[in-house]
Amino acid sequence: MTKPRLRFAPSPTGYLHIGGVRTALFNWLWARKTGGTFVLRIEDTDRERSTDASREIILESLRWLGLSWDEGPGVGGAHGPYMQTERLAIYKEHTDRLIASGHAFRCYCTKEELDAQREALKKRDPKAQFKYPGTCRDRRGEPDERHVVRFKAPRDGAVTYVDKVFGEVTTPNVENQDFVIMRSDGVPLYNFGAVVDDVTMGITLVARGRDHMINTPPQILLYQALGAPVPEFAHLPMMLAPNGERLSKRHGAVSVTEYRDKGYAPAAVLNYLARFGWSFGDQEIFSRDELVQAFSWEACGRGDGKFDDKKFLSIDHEHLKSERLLPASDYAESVLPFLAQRGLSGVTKEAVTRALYTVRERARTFVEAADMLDYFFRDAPVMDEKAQKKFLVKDAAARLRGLRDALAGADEWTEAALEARANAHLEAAGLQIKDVAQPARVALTGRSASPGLYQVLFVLGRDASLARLSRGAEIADASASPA
RNA sequence: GCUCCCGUCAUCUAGUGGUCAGGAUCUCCGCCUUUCAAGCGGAAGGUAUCGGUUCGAUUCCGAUCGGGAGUGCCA
Repeated sequence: MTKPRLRFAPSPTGYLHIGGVRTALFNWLWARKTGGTFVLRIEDTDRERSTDASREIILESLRWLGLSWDEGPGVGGAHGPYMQTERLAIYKEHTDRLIASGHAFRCYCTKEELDAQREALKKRDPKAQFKYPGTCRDRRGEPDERHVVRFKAPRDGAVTYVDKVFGEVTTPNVENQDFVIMRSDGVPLYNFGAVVDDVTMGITLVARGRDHMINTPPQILLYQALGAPVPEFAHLPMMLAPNGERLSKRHGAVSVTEYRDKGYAPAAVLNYLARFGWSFGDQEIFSRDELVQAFSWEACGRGDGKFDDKKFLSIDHEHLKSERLLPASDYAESVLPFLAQRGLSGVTKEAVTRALYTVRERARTFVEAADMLDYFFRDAPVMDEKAQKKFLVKDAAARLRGLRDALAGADEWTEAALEARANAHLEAAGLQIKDVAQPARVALTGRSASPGLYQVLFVLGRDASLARLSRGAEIADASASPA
């Protein structure tokens, strides 16, 4: 069996949509699993909306996710160019072939004429479906006047194909229209450009969203007319917004870059997207490699689904918790930019790595991690006003000083030693841990919620810890007396 | 209207002609605990409806209802 060739073919008309990522992912997974080739092609034939900037955003997003392409922009390949607007000569050639073989014809009807007819019909019968009347279909002369090229679509028979996800699909040809394949300016339309590219790029499996399922029969007709082998098809169920509508910016974050900025781990993004419309028994959490291993088209579902932000978040949390899925070193690296955003740009990766274990179970995103790590890297913690008011009160001062003095005498600054030291002191002083824990926590971290006290003390180190306890005591002294 | 596609807890899903219909997220309760998490234990929650086939249907078939895609010189 020859190795499959798959492709992802986004239009550079905006950011990379999360649904697009899922399509790219499934193609990529199959290519990687089978040792096949993953081609990236840019479908920029909509010149009104396509921009270089959005093409770059798409490439950057795919790189961030680790969805590497074997052929395409930036890496080249034997089937280039990989931008449709650079392939115009190829489409022209194929158009000529179709005309020569009688599968296509020049049509001189103007858009205005056709629109007028469409409108007129709508007026007469609002429910009727307008169809190109075939004006130029059997025309004899083909002058070099402005024209489009239409496909001479068969009206009898049917197109049947076996979808790798949906199974056998049959569509009768009776309703076919002689659809336009080439605009009057020589730029191909989607169905034609995609087919010509897939043929000339040797694509063997076309996997895309279910919204393209409607395009498959006419495309198969095109393959046949071109005398090209018809590839396999796999359609993926739609990912809809929570309310069942098409997922768009109206429903919150839908571009990958937004999730990157929210501090999601790329592998977690892939994990969530993979489990959407695909399953592997009861397993929910996968590394990138595990996805490659486990993926199959047979295990893809057919029903559309609704995007769930909560579940997405929890998948990200699972990844951040797991050393296996996200080694501390990579984690630390990823948190750095988010610390920098908080004005903590001098922090080293090593320092973050040392402190990381304190937030590992808690942070759901890198943004949260940066927030939870924040106080380790400041000279003094940023005091939460409410926490300070509640816990750094008058009678906390003495307790903080007592704890400070007890800890100051510790021979070694380890969690166990500190805990033992503190316990001994508390017992001697007739206090309970709860009497000092919250004031100490606020003094050390500026917050009422934090990792375990001894973890915080340990990571902070002796000098910083003692200084913060002292400072906390001063703040407590200065606090207004309880009314 | 027509063509095509879909329908298991709120959500993502597993599964089977006979199961207590399983897991995960969310929610709720409890345990643990110096806080917040994490962890552990428990609860609630589903086969869209109606017919048929069958000894037996969530599973097979049909209809209905519901949802989606398209009906462009957009992709």
